[in-house]
Amino acid sequence: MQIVIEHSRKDIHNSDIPVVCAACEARHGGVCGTLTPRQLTELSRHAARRRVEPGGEMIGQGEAANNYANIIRGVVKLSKMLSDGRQQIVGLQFAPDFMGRPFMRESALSAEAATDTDVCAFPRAVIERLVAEAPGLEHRLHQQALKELDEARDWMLTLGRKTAQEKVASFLYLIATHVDPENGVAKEFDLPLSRADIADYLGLTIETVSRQITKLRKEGVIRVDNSRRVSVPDSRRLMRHAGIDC
Amino acid sequence: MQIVIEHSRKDIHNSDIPVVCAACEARHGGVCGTLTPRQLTELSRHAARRRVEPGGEMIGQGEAANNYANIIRGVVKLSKMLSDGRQQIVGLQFAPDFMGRPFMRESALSAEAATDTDVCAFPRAVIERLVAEAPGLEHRLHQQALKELDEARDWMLTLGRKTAQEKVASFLYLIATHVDPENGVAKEFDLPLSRADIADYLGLTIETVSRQITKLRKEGVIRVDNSRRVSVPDSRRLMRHAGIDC
DNA sequence: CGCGGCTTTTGATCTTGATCAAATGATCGC
DNA sequence: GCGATCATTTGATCAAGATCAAAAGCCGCG
Repeated sequence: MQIVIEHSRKDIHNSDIPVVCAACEARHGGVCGTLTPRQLTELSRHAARRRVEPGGEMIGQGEAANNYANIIRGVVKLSKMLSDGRQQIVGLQFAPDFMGRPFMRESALSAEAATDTDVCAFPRAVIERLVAEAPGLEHRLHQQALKELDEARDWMLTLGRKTAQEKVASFLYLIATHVDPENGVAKEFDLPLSRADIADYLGLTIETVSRQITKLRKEGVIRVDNSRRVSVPDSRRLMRHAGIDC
Repeated sequence: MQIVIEHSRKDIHNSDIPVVCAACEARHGGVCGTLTPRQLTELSRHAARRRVEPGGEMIGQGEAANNYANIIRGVVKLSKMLSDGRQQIVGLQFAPDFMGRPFMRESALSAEAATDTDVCAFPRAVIERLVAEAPGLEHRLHQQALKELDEARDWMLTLGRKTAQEKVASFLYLIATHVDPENGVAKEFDLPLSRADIADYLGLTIETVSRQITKLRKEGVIRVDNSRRVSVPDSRRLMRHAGIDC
């Protein structure tokens, strides 16, 4: 009994938590939040911080996925490719999302950094061992899978039924709501994706994306400082252009 | 100790399993497979078989989702709608899939029977109670969520980057591989969806779907006996038309 | 500064799939 | 079996977005 109390006190004072973790931005948001100090130590012993440059491939389609990771900073594109090179981005992961595929040996997607990205990576065996002993961890992973499923289905509606204009507005709205998720819709932000990436996310061509951005700018829905920096004076108006009822 | 042995013997002989469950086609495939006889009894006391006709709405977009269900027979469409009526089917569920959204009070989708469908429905409170006590159950639900996520992402590639021809071929291939999942690709089958539904699944119009089916028929990739019944002499050829490398 | 290699924008034209319209085919009640 | 109704196919035209082409910006670097 005394040991239990001792443990919980240590948890509160963080004295048992590995130094790297105590300072980690994803400490509470990622998978780590549900772990005990003991488990966190176990995980951190096999974990490694890595920095990835924009365009850096983290895992290729069809490759063995032996690593899992928490995104500490940056945006990662998940994409699928047809044999003739046509590409579709099927998901964007923002910090502090967890990346990786529990209980599956090979990836059907490729993951590539869109921006400068920091991840905390660890081998699949470790996370699977922890899942077996920590009941809350699988719940956390399950919740993230459901969140990603919702996002994927929202995007299917965008891909299948929206016009080019609505698609581009939907993308801008998505970014505005994700750059700083705590603070609602950002008024001004940098696009983490190039025009080519945006096109691959929206199922359009670069030219169409560019034209629609120009159109939104001319209509005063957005302001474009340079090709990456965008401001949104009225997020409601952007939503309406995105076909989102508000 | 004796009690445990007694229980496992009863399980083997099914004597503790509710009559409805013992005869249930989804007994092993759905959520039920991981439950103990005791839990199965608990679940079945609150469960009700329901038959739903094609077009019957099971849960509307934005409604409270107070029921969960196993699909015993049939195909269910999950769809999303824009405020102006444009619709996108974002998933098809085949028996013995589990339907419902753990830990979320309201549905962002509507679920509607595509064919004659039998479900075994039970209140959300019961399943959530069982999840808390049966560790294997959440794992099963997690696996299904990941499977649906994979399917959603595959379909995003189809929606965003494939031609109308490839989309229709992809749909036919999907159905061929799902009508009788045990036996690989079916050579002949009934389409569970109308042309309008297929269009809503593929992000196309009814007319385009019809024209592409006609085209595939004229090219000898498929045979069409009546509008619902299709045969596929060479599944590899269908795959190639679907843009799937094989 | 000015050059070479990028990404992005803009322009002209073409193609795919949408739209509008009508004919054909299936199904059901009577 | 016979209309009525609904689903599907087929046809003619249109338009959104793709494609092809070139110009304009935007660096980093000598």
